Amino acid sequence: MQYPEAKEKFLQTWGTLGSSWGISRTMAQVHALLLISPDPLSTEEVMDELKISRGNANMNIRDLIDWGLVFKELKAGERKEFFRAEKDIWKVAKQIIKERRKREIEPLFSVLEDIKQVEGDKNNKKHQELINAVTNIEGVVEKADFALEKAIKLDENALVGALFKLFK
Amino acid sequence: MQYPEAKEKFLQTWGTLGSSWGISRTMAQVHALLLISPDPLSTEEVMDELKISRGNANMNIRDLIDWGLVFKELKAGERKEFFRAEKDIWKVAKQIIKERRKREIEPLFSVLEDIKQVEGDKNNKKHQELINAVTNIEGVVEKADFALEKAIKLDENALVGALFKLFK
DNA sequence: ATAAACTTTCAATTTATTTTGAAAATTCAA
DNA sequence: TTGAATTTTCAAAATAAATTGAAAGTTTAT
Repeated sequence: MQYPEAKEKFLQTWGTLGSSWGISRTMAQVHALLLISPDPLSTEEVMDELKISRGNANMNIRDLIDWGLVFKELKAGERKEFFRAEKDIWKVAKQIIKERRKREIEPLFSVLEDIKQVEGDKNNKKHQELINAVTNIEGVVEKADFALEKAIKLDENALVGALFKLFK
Repeated sequence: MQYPEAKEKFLQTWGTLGSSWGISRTMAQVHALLLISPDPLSTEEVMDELKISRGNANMNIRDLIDWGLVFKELKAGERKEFFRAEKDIWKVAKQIIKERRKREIEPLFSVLEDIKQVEGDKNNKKHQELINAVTNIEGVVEKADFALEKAIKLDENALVGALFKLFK
């Protein structure tokens, strides 16, 4: 396999992975492209490489910036903006965890707390089962949240080392 | 808030959460419905509750069974099938992790290994950056995979207890 | 064997999501 | 200022994903 095919395969794979985790295929591909670019790319270069429109490229780059995975780069003497991705994959993973925690876990909790306030007959089986489910979910999410919060505070190798000792 | 509204909110919330994690909204809602049902439900009951067609209900129930989250239940004297969901949310979480590991991590590895075999000039910056990205991803995924594998072998409380000691 | 009860399949349709491209807005050098 | 370069927006179009419903398939009681 030569470089162009390998690159294509990588863009494909990252795009597919993204979409099975609720991230749009194109956004994941823009990210993949920046991940393997030695130098920052302009919007035009992203458009050309991925054969996407200007609007699409712009929106996905902005979203990646909002996710904290891509950064704007200034280039001396150039008017246009360039973009580079964080290349340290552990940092990327931590950042994604951090963002998803913020975007999803907090709102989820608030809705679940809300649902638990359901009024009515506490002895009704349906009520009980609903409250039971919501309470259980809160418990698991709370613990997962705790674990992830700790995990992102540790270095990659320290984390794995600690886990290894723990589970040996 | 009365029961019907609380239930609706729960189905909504679980559906939305699912779709932001790459699981179809309806599949997540069928799961949510079974999670809060004191008794197993038939396909008809699922259709009625969620206002979906027979084909849709059938397919999503099958998928949930494939994911190991829902089970077929036989009811004495009844011809039709009933379905119940695993109610222990920690077991649900473990099962989802187990399935995603199997469905995604293994195939991902095999593609990444493939890409690393790219032929050509090892000193070319683009080659290097591609191989670097792929190698780094493999490293992080390998470690996450290890951690998850261990995590699903432990009891919920044991896991959190151990983590707590570890990070105190 | 028959037929009613029930489940599965899948082409056609509907709905949701993504993408485009051109206009509007912004930035900046002269 | 002006206007060229660049970025952003967003309604319309294209594409992808989910859904329907009816026909085909299967199971089971008689």
